[in-house]
Amino acid sequence: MAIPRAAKTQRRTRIQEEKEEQILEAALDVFSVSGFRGSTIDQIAEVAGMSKPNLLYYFRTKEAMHRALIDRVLFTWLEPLRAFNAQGNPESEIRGYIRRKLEMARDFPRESRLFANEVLQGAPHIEDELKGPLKELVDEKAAVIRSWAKAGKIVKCDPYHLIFSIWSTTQHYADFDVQVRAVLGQGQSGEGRFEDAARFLEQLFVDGLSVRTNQPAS
Amino acid sequence: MAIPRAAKTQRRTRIQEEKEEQILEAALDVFSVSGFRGSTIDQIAEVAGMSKPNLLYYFRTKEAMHRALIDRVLFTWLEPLRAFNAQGNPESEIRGYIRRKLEMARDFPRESRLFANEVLQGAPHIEDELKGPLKELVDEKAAVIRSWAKAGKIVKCDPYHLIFSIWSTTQHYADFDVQVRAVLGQGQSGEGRFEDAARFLEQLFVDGLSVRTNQPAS
DNA sequence: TGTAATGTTTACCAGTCGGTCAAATTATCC
DNA sequence: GGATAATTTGACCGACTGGTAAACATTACA
Repeated sequence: MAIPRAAKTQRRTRIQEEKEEQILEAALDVFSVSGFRGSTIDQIAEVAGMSKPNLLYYFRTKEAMHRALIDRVLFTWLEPLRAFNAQGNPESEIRGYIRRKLEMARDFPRESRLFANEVLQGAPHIEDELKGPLKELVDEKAAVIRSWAKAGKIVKCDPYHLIFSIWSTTQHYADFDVQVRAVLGQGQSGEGRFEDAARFLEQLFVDGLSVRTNQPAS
Repeated sequence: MAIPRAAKTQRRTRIQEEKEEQILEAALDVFSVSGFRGSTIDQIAEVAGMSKPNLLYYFRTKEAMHRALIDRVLFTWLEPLRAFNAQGNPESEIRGYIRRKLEMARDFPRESRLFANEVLQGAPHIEDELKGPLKELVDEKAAVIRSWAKAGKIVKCDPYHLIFSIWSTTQHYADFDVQVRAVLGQGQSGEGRFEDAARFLEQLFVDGLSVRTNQPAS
């Protein structure tokens, strides 16, 4: 008599590790394009190269798959913001944060779109994460930015909207990739485009936030 | 014998005008939240307060509804960029563009999300619009911005990425509204939040783009 | 007011959806 | 190698999907 579900076993077998990996990889492919409602288990099963009941052997429901995916991706996704260092130099910290976020948009566009789809559709599955861990992390980093502004190291500005603007400008290149490509044309794609975006954004934020020498902060 | 479909008639009746309006309004509600694949005709019919076959009397297919909606919304959506004036003063033009885009994000969030959903999912229904009218308009305005930079009126920067960054930062407040609200907390919503965002973005872009007096452009 | 055109609804269809079941197959371990 | 647990599959289910047919109701207009 088989144990009802893989999840019930104490130790995960090699096969379980492999298949769950395989499934989540396929699920990321599908969910990131079509969102939760727009995706079907059949699609994911086909991408994963296994039958639907087999897939449902590892994840009981579509929701369970989606949740496992979100949980796995969320931690990594917040890494750049977590790396934001209060002791560091404001200009290089902001520059570094932009670059790391931009690299993630380039290297993990599916992860970005997964969240974008979810938030766009009202975040029905990740509301708790947004109001909990995410908000706490942002609050913490916002305090850092505010202290920099108070100390005259950067111009006075709303730290929350600063963070929003860095999120939106960088993730734009993952989430709206089709549009960006349509507007820029075939000409330059890939690395060239990435460097242009990085140069522009660093210029925008560094110049836009530095204290102007002809209008001293003090 | 009834004429097959309303679309076939030469003159639109009063009822047609009203019902089509009613349907597109409901369709905007639904499509903007769930995207094309994730939305169902039944949902739209319920929101519109009419039976599914009645709805299908005015729009033959789900696709037709979606297309009609996109066509109607696209023109309005590009209005702020079209208003961008080559003869105007660079600073006030950019400031005005940001404010208009932000107003649209506030007043027409559903329209913003409709496009966001569509582009995010690979723009399967609006690829032509992106590569055609949109690209042309952006090319035109990019040329204006480039001429300003050449004339030393603003700092030298990539005009395309400038436009992308204004799009992303402003539309963020419509598309990622749930996240913005979760992070900012209940405290200030509505008008206060809007003014904070406007102040921050105008500061960011105006200071970030102005030619620094201690590093003259010439 | 009559009648033809327009508008609305009920009942229905075939295909797809998320998910179950039991039987068959494969891996594991003594 | 055999018993036992883990894995995989085909057949299937009821609910929902986009869309149709045809009868019925309403409107516009001569």
